[in-house]
Amino acid sequence: MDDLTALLREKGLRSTPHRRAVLHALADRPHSTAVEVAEVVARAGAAAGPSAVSELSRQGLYNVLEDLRRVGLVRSIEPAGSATRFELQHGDNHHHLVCRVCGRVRDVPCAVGSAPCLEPAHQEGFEIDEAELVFWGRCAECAAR
Amino acid sequence: MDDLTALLREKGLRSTPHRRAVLHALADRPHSTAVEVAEVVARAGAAAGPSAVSELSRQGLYNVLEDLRRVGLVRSIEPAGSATRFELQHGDNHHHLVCRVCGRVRDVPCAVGSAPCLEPAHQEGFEIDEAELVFWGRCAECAAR
DNA sequence: CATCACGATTTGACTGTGTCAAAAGTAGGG
DNA sequence: CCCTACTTTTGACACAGTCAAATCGTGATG
Repeated sequence: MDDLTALLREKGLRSTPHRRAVLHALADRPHSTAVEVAEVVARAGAAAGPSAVSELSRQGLYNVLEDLRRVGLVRSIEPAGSATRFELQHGDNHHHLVCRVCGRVRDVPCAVGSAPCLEPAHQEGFEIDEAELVFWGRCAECAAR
Repeated sequence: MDDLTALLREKGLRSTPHRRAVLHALADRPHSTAVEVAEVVARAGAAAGPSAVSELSRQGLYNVLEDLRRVGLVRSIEPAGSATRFELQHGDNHHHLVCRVCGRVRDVPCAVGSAPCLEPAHQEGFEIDEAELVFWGRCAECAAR
């Protein structure tokens, strides 16, 4: 029983090849869209030989991603103009930089402590439980051109 | 030549019934989706009599919204899980509260000055030009239930 | 006031992204 | 080893938005 199997069982999920493959894919390529996760999984499967996971259905992929998100192993973000992107959920509270040109997403640590932007904690009865912060601009490569 | 006509011409856009109707609709109902804008425009047209703007094509609606956005009269936001929402662009720098239950969006003034969250101005060459902040939680009505 | 060029709008097909429901397959406790 | 509940597949479908080409209308000009 390897690490990922233990992790999944801890969270009350069965350890299946697809779930392990998706976790591997997200470790390898954070901020992937569902389609990109499928591609990474397919490539990894092909590289590992014909007996490995080579493809998973679209519905299966969304099921896996939703299951992993629900138990807190995966986090999803939806930058404007992009499909939903997924990343492994570590304990940290970080935000995202999105390049307007190439669309790439980078993590940026939360500068002001652990829950920085949660200041307006109660706005006229509104109960805030999360502050989502996205920085827009140009990445170094795209700015150079 | 009324106010809206003057406003549109200032921005280099022709003044058309559809564009004026969309601006009216967004003044009346901020944070509307494209479908909701179409509904408000249709209702306003019906109320004003058969000679008024009663409907505009889907493509026409998206064209109008994009044109208005491009010249800075309209701003769009895309909360996760929702279609794109539109609001009139005033000079202020405000953020949004989104209710997880009913999906309604409310404005919240930027608490920390004029460009508060733009702190990590240069992250390893990344040029930030905008910080987008969304607060998630429950609105007063949904929290009461 | 009439004309007309270019910007605005409609039309209809199409794409990407994600969801629903039901059938089939498989992990893992007993 | 077997059974049951959890996973996955299959195929149809829905929604939000886009593309391209034809038509229409605003408003500048004569």
